[in-house]
Amino acid sequence: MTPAEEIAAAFGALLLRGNRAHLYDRLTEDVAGVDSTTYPVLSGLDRAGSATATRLAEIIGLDRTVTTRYAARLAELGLVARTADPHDARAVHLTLTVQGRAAVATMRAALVSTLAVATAGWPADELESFAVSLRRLVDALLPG
Amino acid sequence: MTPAEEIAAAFGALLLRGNRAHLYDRLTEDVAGVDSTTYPVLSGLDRAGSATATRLAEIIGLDRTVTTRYAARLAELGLVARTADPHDARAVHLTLTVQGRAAVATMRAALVSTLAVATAGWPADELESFAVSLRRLVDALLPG
DNA sequence: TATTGTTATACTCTATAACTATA
DNA sequence: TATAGTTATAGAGTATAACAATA
Repeated sequence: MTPAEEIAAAFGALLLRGNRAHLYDRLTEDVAGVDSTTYPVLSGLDRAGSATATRLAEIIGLDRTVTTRYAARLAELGLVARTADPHDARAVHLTLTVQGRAAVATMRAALVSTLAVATAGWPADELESFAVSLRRLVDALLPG
Repeated sequence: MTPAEEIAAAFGALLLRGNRAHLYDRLTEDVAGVDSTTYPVLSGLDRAGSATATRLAEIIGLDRTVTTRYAARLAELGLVARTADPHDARAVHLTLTVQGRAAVATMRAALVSTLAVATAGWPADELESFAVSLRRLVDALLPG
């Protein structure tokens, strides 16, 4: 088995619907009201800082209309704030509230801790070079 | 950014719906009738060799009923063969046809080639140790 | 005329419930 | 009574179409 074949098999397993759902469940189980569908909205908003629904939709690869609906759901939960654009009355800026930032932090920590457990016992230099390689591969693999 | 955080960010990007769909599209675009929903059935059958719908459903993490329907679709395409169990008249064994095996080979090759392109220029030893680490991480991360 | 946000609607994927045949 | 397969039905997630307001 060549390295590329080995990587292909691992990615194949990772992309299986059930496994993906399982990872997302572990990620979001500690934050009420957030699930695998709304998590990307929070996470994207955290990275973008602030964005309109249209812009955010591009970032997370979802349709505008879906992003609007999920953002509304998160606003009801108090995790996302909506503010008007002073220069463009059509636009609405979405931002994380303090609660929203805390929720993202909680979920990120859950994922990081899961990964830390899974890599416990790895030599530090192996872990570090793996992380760098993975980032490089994902960047090369994904559009944008 | 710690290695675990770096890995978390890369996995987060990989699991985004749009990116996952994009990878599956590249994988299946060369085989008519197969898409991101039926691919796991073919791939799972290729690994299992032969399996009943119930057993295959467990392997790929889908419901029995869905697996039955997708297998029926693939049987219509001539990619999957259905044979009766001589010892149990209730059971139906699913197997890949020659065409089915060819389809799996085509799709696997597409993924492997995508990965090979993305890792072109990597030192051979780095690539190899990355592949080993990734397999180890995915095994530790996923149930089963 | 084009764009932002939104709502109405329809389609796809998946699971639950219910049925038949066999064990 | 339990299990394999299947079909009918319902729910969740997402996209397309259509609308109002603003640019």
